[in-house]
Amino acid sequence: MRSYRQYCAAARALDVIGDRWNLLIVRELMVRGPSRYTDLQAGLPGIATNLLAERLRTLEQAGVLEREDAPPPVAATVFKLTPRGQELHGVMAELVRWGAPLMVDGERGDEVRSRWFTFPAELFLTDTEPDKPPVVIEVRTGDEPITIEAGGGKVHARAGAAEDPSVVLSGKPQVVLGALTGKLSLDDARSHGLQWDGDPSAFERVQPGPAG
Amino acid sequence: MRSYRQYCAAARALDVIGDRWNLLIVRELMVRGPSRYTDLQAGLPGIATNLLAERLRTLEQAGVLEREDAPPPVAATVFKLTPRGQELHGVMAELVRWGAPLMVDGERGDEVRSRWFTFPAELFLTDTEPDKPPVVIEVRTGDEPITIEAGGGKVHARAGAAEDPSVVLSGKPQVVLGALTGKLSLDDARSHGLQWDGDPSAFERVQPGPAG
DNA sequence: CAGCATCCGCTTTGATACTG
DNA sequence: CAGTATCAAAGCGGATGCTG
Repeated sequence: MRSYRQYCAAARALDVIGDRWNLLIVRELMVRGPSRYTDLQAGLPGIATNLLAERLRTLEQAGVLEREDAPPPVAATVFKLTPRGQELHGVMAELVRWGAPLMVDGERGDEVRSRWFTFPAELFLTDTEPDKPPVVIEVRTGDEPITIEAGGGKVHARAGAAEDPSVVLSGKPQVVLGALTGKLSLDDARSHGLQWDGDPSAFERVQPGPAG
Repeated sequence: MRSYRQYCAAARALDVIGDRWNLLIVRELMVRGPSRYTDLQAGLPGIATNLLAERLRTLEQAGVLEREDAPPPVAATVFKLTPRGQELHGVMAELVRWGAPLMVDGERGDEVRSRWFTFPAELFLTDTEPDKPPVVIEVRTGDEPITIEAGGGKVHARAGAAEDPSVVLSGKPQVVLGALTGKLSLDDARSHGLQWDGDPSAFERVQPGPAG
């Protein structure tokens, strides 16, 4: 992109990451970890392949990510965030926080990758009872299951199924998000197609209290 | 801009504020407060007037800002952030934090508006001695003076000269920033043209300690 | 003068096809 | 798998003109 040519920290940051797709590429590398080109492409529906290639090049030059040519037998190129790139976590988090209210009106034909929900899950959920034994929530929505683990005062979310979940939640993305964050009561959510198998009290465990 | 069409909070946020110039328009409204069109233009060097007009329209529709037609005799339109727009403060702050390291190599011919420095000033400075009487630092660099006030554990920065400054700092933007944030010792800064009038211990008062 | 709209040349993006 | 090549369409920047 063309530089803003302004001696301002925000403008200089946008000179690097303000280009279209750039922050979503960073998002993918954050929710997937080191990734191959084709996996990035799959997680960025709508991007043109020439753009992805060009953006990866410029983000590499800017020191945000780096490529690693894995040796045989893997023989694949792997893209990963540099420490400097990982420092964008705060920017991503604030962006997700601000964008979350825009999710309430549902998918409206948008593409869905359930990994994208690991970010809001970690941001909006808390372990309200740190001293109780951990709970594991498997969420089945979108393209693949994700797992939320709460224990010891921390909440961690990742892609993939759980080994021994306390409860398995399934339904449409919008409804699942509503139920998880407590915006939707379990009764309301069930009337919108939400299903669960196991102990639903695990949801309350991670929902933020009246303090926010 | 064209929507990313992804059911992801970050993508939906970028659908609203990801367009070129949008976040800098928000920056201007944050550092200037409610502003007229021409003042926005002056604070956004490089923007084409048709783009500013179009962006103001779409940001208004998105609920980020609103326009107020001041009655005669002022007879000017004033643009201001809505509460929803002010919620972008966290995004701006993280962006400035991430972009700050990109400021160390100097202005390189970029445009400068000293108001832009109020953001990093509030973010990177702290009142290290909350119980002492307040200090006021007037900073003269770029196009107009800005004032930093520290007291009671808080640091506030604003555009404009100070009434009764503890110290007046002047020099090139890069050097002033370095001296303020403690990256440059006063001796080093002076050798790069920094000048001050008054009690330089006010700088130490606001510089973050070894804890960060 | 404040707040735009119009026009025009250039750059960026998006879609698709193709390749080592 | 990891891109490059091509080309039409959209977006941007700069200049200028218009209106209350």
